Amino acid sequence: MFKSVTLKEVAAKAGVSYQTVSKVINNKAKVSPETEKRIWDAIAELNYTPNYSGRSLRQQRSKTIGYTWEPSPPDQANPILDAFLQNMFRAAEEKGYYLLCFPFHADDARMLKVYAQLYDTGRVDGFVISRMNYGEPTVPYLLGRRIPFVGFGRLQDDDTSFPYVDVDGGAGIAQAMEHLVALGHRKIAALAWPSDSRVGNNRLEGYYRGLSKAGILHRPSLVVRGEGTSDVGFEATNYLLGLPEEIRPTAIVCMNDMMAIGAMQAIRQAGLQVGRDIGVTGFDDTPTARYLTPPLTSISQPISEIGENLTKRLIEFLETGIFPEPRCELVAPRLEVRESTSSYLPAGK
Amino acid sequence: MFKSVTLKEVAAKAGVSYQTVSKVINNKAKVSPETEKRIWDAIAELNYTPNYSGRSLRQQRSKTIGYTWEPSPPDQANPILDAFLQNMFRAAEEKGYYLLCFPFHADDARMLKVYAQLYDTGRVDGFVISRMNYGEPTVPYLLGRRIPFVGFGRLQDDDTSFPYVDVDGGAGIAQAMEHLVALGHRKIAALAWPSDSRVGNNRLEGYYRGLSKAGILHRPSLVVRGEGTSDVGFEATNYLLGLPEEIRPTAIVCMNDMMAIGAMQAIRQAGLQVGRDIGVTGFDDTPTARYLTPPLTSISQPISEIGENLTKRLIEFLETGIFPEPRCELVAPRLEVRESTSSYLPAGK
DNA sequence: ACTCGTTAAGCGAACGTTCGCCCTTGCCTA
DNA sequence: TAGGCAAGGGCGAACGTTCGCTTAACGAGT
Repeated sequence: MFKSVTLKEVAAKAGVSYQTVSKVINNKAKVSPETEKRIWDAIAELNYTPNYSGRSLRQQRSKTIGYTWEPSPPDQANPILDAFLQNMFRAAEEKGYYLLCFPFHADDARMLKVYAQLYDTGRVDGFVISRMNYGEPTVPYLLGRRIPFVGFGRLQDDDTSFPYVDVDGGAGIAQAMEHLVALGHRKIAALAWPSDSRVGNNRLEGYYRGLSKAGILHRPSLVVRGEGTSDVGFEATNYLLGLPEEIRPTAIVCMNDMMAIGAMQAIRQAGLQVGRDIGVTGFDDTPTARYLTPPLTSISQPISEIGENLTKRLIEFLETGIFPEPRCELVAPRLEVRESTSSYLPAGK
Repeated sequence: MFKSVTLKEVAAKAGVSYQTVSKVINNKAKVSPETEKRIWDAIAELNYTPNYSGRSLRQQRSKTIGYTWEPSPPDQANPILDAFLQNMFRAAEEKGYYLLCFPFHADDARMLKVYAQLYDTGRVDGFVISRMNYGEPTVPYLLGRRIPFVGFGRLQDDDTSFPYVDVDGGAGIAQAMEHLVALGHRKIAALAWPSDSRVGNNRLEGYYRGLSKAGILHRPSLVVRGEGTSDVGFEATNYLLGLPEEIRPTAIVCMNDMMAIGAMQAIRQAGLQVGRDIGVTGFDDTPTARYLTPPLTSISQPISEIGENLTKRLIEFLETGIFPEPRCELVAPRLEVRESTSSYLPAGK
């Protein structure tokens, strides 16, 4: 910070007191039109910009929102990060807010300390948090300290203890199931996540819902659980392909695209053709999905709207003290149908 | 901001003046060990955290770095964003700095206004900029206003007018060329970017260097230019495959992974096998690359080191007023060899 | 002619720091 | 014994705002 025009200089030029200039800027002023014009002219001429620290010291608010997220492993891009961030700070800027990004720490205690630090020093007015595991300590901590925040995701299906926006993963998978059933599939397997994943369970629930809606009875051997990686997808699919023919699945619903990628590899290696012989669906609609061979049917989340929505709600709260209704919102994802399912030839043999 | 413990409260508890507390915290103090202990105890007991606005108002610095970037199109993930950001704010935090992210605007004038605003209000002390097109107005603007910044990338090959770190794209492509030549390729094509792309030209230069090093003479028809999309890659490859056999390429070097993906599709559609019949290389080593069929040989950039490096250099400047040498740094990318080249069978017929 | 209300603008204070200078005390040295 | 110096700590001021209260001037109503 080299130069810096202050209120006083503007005031001197306009021939008024500096407090009056302040009033004009925040239009809380009863000022004659002529003086007001003089002041605005002086502001323009000197190219005055209100000092952020001064302002925020006086107002006791930083007009800044904090956000951190868990870094994705090097072999896996975060498919939503860019859009999510962009939409958050775009929405924030409209209200004069900005987004402060800070490091993620795997150690919970350390992470909480960072949250506390950022808030207690007054660097941020509130947070957006997107990490929602079962034992996640951040939510109760912020809640307990009455630190404002909104969540991308929830901790329990029927959670109402804090404001959030979440994707209805179950509804997404249910859509995929409906699609598969319509194509004629009856033996549908699921590649699921470990049962300690809330998001995973939520999505899997859509699988069960899809089965019962189609009147298909559930076979436990058709649900395989594991980490959401392509390796797990690969192994699990090999297992499924080795099942006796009468229960061997003709379609595999995966809880994310990575598993679907692994599944596709396994199917191909078994000499079968993805899509035509066995349908595969993913979840996330990673940009990669459409470039796979064949292009992968997947479920895409309305990230942009969520980012904007969350930000606006948080700011609304910061300014007024009340969260706009509904406090908790569930948005539906959309099924993107591609060749990995659409090219199915039932009873191919 | 609800509660807020101040210096004065700490001072009252420790029985000293509040300025003394400040001195102890910034350890500029000549204080007896006992008083110092009393002060630290009081700080711990009250859980005091220095107020950010007060501090930054007094010191006239925000300890904040600004960063914006061009959003990537929805069908394309930004492969480096996550790692780049993470490493930037991790490095920043170590020095007590944070990263402020703000919206990108395609309109240059508007974008510059945002830069100016952020700096003039004192919200940030400096910037990291990563958008480096030929006509890029940001660099000269910041330079002219003497606003501190570092660049990820440069505007000209021999640029020294501002501090930056850049990837030596030419060296990367040259590595790929060497690899292909070693496999026995002699007819090597390049899918290049429009000639108004500095980054593209820099990379392409590595292609020419590779050719001449191997003593292969350059055929203009083997260099096809276009946007770095898979569609362009697809079309361009179809054209290449239609060339008369004596000049038809046995390997295609692409300036990014997207083009390589398109190239692979075209090759496959032509009934040829990627890797065995025609080698393909990409650039960026997107996480996708290893999951393609076959896995794509690509060039990976050391993003983490760059993010950390840039941040440290900028902060160093902000604190001392001098940029650490060397002001401009070029880092070499690394070739990741995968099946899209390694399975080549020369003279397959 | 006196009060009253309105309009236009000024003034002091406060937000929480840090900075530089000054004061006091005690001790050492010439 | 006067002078000096170092250690330990206090004090006023300033950074740039905004907030709430006061003041001055003026016209209208009784």
